[in-house]
Amino acid sequence: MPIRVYNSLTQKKETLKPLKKGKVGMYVCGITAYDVCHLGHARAAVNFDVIYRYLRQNGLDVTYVRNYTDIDDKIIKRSQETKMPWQELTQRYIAEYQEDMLLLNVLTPTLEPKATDHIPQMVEGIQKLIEKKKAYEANGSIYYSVRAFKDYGKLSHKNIEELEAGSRVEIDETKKDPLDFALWKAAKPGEPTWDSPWGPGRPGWHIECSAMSTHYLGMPFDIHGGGRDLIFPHHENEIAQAEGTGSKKFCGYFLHNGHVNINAEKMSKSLKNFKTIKEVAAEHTPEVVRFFLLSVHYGSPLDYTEKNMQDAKAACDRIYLLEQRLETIPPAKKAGPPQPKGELEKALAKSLKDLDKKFKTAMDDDFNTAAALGAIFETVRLYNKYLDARGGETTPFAQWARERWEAQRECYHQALGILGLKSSDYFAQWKKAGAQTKKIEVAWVEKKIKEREEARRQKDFKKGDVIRGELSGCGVELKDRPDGTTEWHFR
RNA sequence: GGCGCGGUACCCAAAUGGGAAGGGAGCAGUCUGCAAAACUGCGAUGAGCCGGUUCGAUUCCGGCCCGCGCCUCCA
Repeated sequence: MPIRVYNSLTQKKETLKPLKKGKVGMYVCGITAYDVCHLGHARAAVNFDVIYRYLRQNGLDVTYVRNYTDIDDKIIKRSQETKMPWQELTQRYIAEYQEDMLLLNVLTPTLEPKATDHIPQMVEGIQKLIEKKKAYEANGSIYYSVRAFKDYGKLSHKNIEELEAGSRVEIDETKKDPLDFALWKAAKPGEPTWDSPWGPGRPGWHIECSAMSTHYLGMPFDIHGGGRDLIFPHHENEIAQAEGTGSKKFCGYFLHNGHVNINAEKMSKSLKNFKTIKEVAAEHTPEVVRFFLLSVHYGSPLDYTEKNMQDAKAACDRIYLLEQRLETIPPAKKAGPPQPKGELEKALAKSLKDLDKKFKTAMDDDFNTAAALGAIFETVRLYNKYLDARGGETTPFAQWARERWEAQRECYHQALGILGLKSSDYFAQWKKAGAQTKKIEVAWVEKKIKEREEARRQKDFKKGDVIRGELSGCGVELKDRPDGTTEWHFR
């Protein structure tokens, strides 16, 4: 089954055809390392992580490059404000980002190049553009001559005349045309600089990505990704830079993820309406954060609200609660044949069988994680239904079904990066998070539960219920098991 | 103003030219000492509005309204 992707370049869903059989080159714009990252950055990282994972699961040899921008205006500004050398600043936030990625179970890309390690490649690229009359020098800076590139606007589907008409670009006298953008910025006092044929200076923002992507992946390469907000001007300019030097195509498929909104507005640093990855993960657990990010198609906007996070938790709980039930079924010594008997077993066996197909169909269709999760829940319901009816006894079918489910779950885990925890670990994450946000000691809860158990043993149900009420008021939910023990979790 | 994306039940959210998955919330029930969880049942005769194409449209086309994003740094 072919994988189809929505290509921003053509604005259509297309079959993904790798340039080299069995291999995919993918470049995704990473972060500018000058501050901590928020949920919006997490979304981009997680979405492309899923794409990376899924392509690999389909046997493709993916070279995944995700860069770090470690020199730009914001970095310089922040460095001056904080009196921290820019190298130290960027190193610090790259490290923070890597912690965030680890937290969210994002795989490390094949390569994570930094802009400042590729100045020669950028200089070389700029030189070529000058040779091709696509760029010019002005006061030690080099600008791209946008009008010299006839395909300018083909990604963002803008045309130059209209851009100019509605231009909000501030007039810069050194540029020949307001639309032109800097490839190389002449040194200013106190700023980090590199030598170049045009004197000391530093690269513009866009050149690093076309330089690094083509350096590592060649030209053309298969997939270029990033947030929607990068379509213009960043990716548009990358195309101009890469394709301006010749007739070769830059990249076949541009994939863009939607933004994370908060109160129906884009989450962003400048609006100060962001939640950092660490904040959200501490409050809602990394697993649920990731689940939340995958509960919607990657191209659509996603609203961060307390309600939506709770819904995501409830949904995610549902899967881990099933897991908890299944853990009581002893694993089979040998993987016997299913031999389903009765309607429920047959229905479950069929559902398990169909699920792989449904999952694949959903994922093949532009990585539709929302639909894939939907399919999983259909099976979860049938599984619970079967378990309710089964009684406690261990049958070969129950063991077969468990093994089958675990194997499938592992496959979905590989692709999505969620649903891979032991249920006890998942709920332990919640106890930790709940204890923090609700300011309740886990030990205190457990002491209360012991008191209640004692009361119940003495048939003092009234006292037991009082304790439960007390705990419930603190957001602690109890679940009495048949064996007399009590499981608990934060609501 | 230009370009792009979207408007599906109380909320979130998929698919689809033949009449709408899934999750949450709600109500009723089964189970449980009581709960919780789970399960069962109920819930859009209609998909922003209006036209058109079609035997048939939520799905295609056109218009309108509304929201969001980009056009300046941005995942």
